Amino acid sequence: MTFDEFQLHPDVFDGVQGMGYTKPSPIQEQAIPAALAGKDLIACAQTGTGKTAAYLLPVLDFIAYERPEHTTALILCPTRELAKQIDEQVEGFGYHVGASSIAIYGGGKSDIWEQQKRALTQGADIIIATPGRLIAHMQLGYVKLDQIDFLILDEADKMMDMGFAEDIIQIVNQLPTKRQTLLFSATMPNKIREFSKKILHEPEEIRLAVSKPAENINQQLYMVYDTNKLALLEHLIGQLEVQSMILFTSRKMNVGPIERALRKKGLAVRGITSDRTQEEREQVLREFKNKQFQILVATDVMSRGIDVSDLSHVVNFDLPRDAEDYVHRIGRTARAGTSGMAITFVSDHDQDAVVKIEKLIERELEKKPTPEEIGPSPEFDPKKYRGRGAAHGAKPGGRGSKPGVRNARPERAAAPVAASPAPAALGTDGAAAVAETEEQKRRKKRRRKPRPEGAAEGAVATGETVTASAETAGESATGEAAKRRRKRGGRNRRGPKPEGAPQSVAAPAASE
DNA sequence: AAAAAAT
Repeated sequence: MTFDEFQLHPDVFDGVQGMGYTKPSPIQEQAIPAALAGKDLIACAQTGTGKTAAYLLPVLDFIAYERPEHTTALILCPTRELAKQIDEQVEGFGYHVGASSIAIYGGGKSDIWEQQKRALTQGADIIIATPGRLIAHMQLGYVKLDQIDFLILDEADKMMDMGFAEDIIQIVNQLPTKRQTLLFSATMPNKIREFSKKILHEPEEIRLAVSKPAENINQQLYMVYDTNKLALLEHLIGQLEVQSMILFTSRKMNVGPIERALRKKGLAVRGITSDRTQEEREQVLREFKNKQFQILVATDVMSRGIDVSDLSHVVNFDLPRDAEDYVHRIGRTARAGTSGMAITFVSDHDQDAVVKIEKLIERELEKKPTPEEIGPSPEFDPKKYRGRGAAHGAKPGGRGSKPGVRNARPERAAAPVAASPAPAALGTDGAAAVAETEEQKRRKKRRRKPRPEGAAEGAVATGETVTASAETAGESATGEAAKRRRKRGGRNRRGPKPEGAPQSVAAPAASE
């Protein structure tokens, strides 16, 4: 399959080509036609599957044809860096459409707030936001979302985990019920299912074989005591040809010490956690993407969605809390068909997590012992070490009930280990229901809209391929695709966008 | 048992 089979607006197609995309990914193959047909969508898809383009292209297609003067799409996502990255993707794919976008997220200085306020007041075709900051702006009254055509929830499960359900409902209640909603989630637990019933209308469900990391990731597990992790890490870095590495740790407090220890060894390393200033976060990520340093030490703030090209290695300094996050973390490498290596440290106390991961990815992973020159190795024996990872919360023998383990720990340079108290996340339920049957009526009402002149001209460039492929697919140029378009035909059209339409206002491009 | 997200 090729992109021209979607019969996207020529300006959108140009954007696809400009971004170097040639072949639609599985999620794109399924989601794009459904979204173009005006359907709500609930899609199971991880990052790294081309998910962003899967929802951006239909939105851009809509903008290219309809040229609405109001904001067309609201995209909600869990982390600030992801919002920024999606905004950059809009710039790329939407370049020829001239679509404007704003990224709205917290953490910046007060001038950022003012900048966001100005941009929101002026309006943009697409708003990409983390929920908290958007609500803060919405409460001040200048955010105009009452006419949006698309609501997109990216990483919906992650947002639920982060307690955003109430925030999202609060936002959704300000949106028109006449809209198309696309929900993307890496997992589909009941929580998401229930939630989706509230905000989606007769969604088409798209399921891909998720939870399986790419085959071209070389996954390695090392059995290692906490106290030996740093030594093993340095040993491995010495052996491997590390071009670019992300090292994940589950605790913010580990980041600094690991960073310093590696720097002491002469490595080019920087750290990132939510505790750092937003300026620093963005600078670090930009420099890492630009290969200005070799190793990024990060918490799970980096585990989802962040796209770094040519990342050769991912190290899990400790196991993530949720098995899903393992897949997300290692999915940072081997992107876009390249290969990569994922090394995971397994200590004596977190072996249950390995079992969960293996169940999830339906594959057993080889466990390598700590090399002798580093120190003694824990054995892999999850029955023996069944520990606090156990789901039921009850610790069978109470604390310190792991015979032999503590004493078996060698005394080596201490690896950074720390615990910090965490506030409990808010439970969320009982939120207002939203859309209903009007949605259906509206879709039938939508009329077909003739192509704007610019589109016809633009079509010249790609016309041949479009027609050719349509024929191959056994449909004429006015066939299926046109029917789809008729269904989602135009409303609220007010002629072409003025020349000075705002171009991505708030976010300076990361890769210049 | 953590992290993230509005201030």
